Amino acid sequence: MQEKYDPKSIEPRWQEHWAKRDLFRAGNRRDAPKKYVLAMLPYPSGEMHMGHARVYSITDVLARYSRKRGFDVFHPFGWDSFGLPAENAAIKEGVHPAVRTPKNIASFKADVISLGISVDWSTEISTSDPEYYRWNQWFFLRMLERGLCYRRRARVNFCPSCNTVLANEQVEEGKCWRCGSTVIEREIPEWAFRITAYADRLLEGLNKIDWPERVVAMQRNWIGRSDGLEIDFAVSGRKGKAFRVFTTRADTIHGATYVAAAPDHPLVMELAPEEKKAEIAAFAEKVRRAAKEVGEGAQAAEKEGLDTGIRVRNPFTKKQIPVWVANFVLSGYGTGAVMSVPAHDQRDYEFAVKYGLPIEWVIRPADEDEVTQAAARKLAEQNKAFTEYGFLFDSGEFSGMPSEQARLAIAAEAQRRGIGRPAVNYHLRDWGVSRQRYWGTPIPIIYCDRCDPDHRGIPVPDRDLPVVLPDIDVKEVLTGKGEPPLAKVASWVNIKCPNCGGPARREAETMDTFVDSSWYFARYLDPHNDREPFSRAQADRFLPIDVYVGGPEHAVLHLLYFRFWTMMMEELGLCGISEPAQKLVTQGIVKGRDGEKMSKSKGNVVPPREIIERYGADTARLFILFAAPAEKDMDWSDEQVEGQHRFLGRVFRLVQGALPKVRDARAGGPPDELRRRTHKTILRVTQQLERLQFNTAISSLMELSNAAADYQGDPGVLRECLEILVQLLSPMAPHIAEELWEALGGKGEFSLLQWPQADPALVVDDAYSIAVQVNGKLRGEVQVAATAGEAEIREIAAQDPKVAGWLHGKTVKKVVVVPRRLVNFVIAG
RNA sequence: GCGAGGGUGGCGGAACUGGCAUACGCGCCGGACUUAGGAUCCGGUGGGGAAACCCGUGCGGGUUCGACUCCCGCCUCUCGCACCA
Repeated sequence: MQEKYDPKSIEPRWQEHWAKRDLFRAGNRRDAPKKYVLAMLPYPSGEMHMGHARVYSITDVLARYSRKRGFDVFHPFGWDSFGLPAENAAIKEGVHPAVRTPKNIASFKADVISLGISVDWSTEISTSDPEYYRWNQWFFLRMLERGLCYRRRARVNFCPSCNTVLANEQVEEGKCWRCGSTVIEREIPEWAFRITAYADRLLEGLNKIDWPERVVAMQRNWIGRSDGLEIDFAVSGRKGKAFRVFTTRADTIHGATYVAAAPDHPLVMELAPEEKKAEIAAFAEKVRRAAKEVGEGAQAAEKEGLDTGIRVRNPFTKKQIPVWVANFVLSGYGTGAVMSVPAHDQRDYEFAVKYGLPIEWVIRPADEDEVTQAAARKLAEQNKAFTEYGFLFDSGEFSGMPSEQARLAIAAEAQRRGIGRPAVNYHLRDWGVSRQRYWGTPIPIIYCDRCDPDHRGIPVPDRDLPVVLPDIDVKEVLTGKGEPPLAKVASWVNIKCPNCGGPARREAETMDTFVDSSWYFARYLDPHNDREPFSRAQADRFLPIDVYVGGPEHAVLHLLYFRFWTMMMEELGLCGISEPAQKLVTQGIVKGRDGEKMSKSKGNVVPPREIIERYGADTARLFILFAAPAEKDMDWSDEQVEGQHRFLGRVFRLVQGALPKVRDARAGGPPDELRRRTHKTILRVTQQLERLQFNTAISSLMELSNAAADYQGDPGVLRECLEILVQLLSPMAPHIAEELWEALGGKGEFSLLQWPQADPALVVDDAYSIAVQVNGKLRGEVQVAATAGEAEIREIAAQDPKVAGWLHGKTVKKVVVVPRRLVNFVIAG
């Protein structure tokens, strides 16, 4: 054993040992239950940052702990190696992504290894490898066959700086999620996945998985299912024409005093009086421009609108009401038109007030007695709509009904009259996957003018997969401007049509890289399979992921696509699960010394490399795990890092100092206090690791180590304590644990050695110290035998001199005895 | 506005299903060893008070023998969504 704790020599030694023996390969324990622990796929930047270190520290503790608990643990690793950063770097520096990426991977991988993460590297994958992305193409074709993938002309979000289309989810407050440029709108054809077909399944699945409430709520919100009624408002004087609106509040229909349509609603221009058309067109243009500026989804400006001159009839009141166009009505949601009920919708209310449109009150709160327009108008004095459910009035035959009931009754009536039908809307949109970039999966489609004149797209036959990215001259092709880069590679784009043999062109666009990360977790199971994405047998053995760890920033992007993809794979018969990850852990962000999120732009990053270099991987891991609970944000603290390093130093010296005494001792001995504490610590740490409470697990180990340092008794007891301490520490600080285990002369392959078990006889005490309260205030503490009954405990407590003083001369009204906890005397006065 | 999660010493944070608030670590104070110590070890450390004691988990109420924990009403912070009809 070394004299001094020197992680620099200890850590590489054990890392080599693990690699040489291939100890972390999954599948070696076929008869054991499996455990699939996974960290989210990283983009391979050249250096691992603290956020990564945090994720991997967490998954590694779980992996190492589970291995010792006898599980067949699968803890794979890979690279999200396609994507914009590599391509942008290529544009800037002229280095081909295919050249740079492997270097970055090698460097990042070295960091992961130096952190001591116990990965099964035999299944490592890179998404930019044709061996991987050919299956993206395969999935694309399968979805095409099933109508889950289709070509659409869509108004899309376009980032002028990245020169690419963005998915809805990639637009944040009108800005590109990646570069922050203002997103503009463009209409171009694109390929899309019909994720909306799975909206309800995605919603229902949320009930069966153990994910943070926050993420579940975000997904629910994002899917945004809304149940309502579509109803037609017939256009006056134009037989057969009607504005169809969507509403969730059919009960308020008698209060609908106008219809508001999106400015680009097709019926508006068709039906508006000639003299209005120019004005309407101008308004629509203005709204479109404003939308671009503010960005879709951002806080809208003042509500604005314009009377179109069109008149429709409220199907229930039969009154003639105007149709307005309004900037707050979205053409992409519902029917693109709404019935406006200013009395009972805040938005409609504001609009009505601004433009002097009538406000008809038809719902009153349950507790109001008078069923009059005047009484309800009191609400108007508060200057807001009454948007809650209540009771109907001035609503014909429906008056008096509660809202819930009226909704259904009015819907039924509308249906009977053939002017309405139940409808469901979702906020969720289909997933546009076309990207005008080079560094991604080529879309396996061919366009042929002769046999496919409409350019609907001819699928590349399976036998021709993969469609491999052509090698390119970076400077010529990756200019960051103009048409998609692949379109410039004539030798690649121009091919023969697989149908007619005539001249044809390949689809020059590539897939969104979120495709790559949607199913990688399954490819890990069978990464070199060239007949199918992965084998069913492997899927049945290892899926789903038991614990999935990553940042909460992926709550609606990756984590929704990945669930969708799994459902699709289940339908294809590739796996028997519909949810990819049973448990999700979203770890908090790591803040820098300044309390701000670590980021290059703020210049406050502390690279893990630096910490590992200076203190070793074990210290880095321990600090990361100790500083805060896994799900919470954590603050960087140089002092705390030192503290963890000191702790490891103390443990090292503890074992070193004890060695002469314990070397020849046999673990065990009398059931003294240290021995009991040791066994209780096994229970505690085990429970804490099961609950992912790494910070308290470490503090329990500190307590045990402190107790061991003070111990002067039996060498066998001390030996057992040290062995167990080292075992319990090993998932968190594996290198020093190996080293100390070796020093103690421990036998066996340590990282596969069984987790210690507490001796039940040693975890129950024969005497307890319990608190004594008088009227709920702590007044003393007494020792009580474990066998003592309530009466005896009460007696002992009352005799405690301090307590006796408080009880003297008082009447004890009541005594509460909580075994093992406390005694409370309730006295009068 | 809607949704989720927080508010406990100087700091990070403990406290299982209501039962000794502040475990563990950091920092700070004092001491030991030392030429020296930013190494290591020992002791102390919520506030007030000489003490007995009193007060203390964002604020105000409530339930209870007993509340950081449960209930009601607020304040405040962080994150996400936000004209979704």
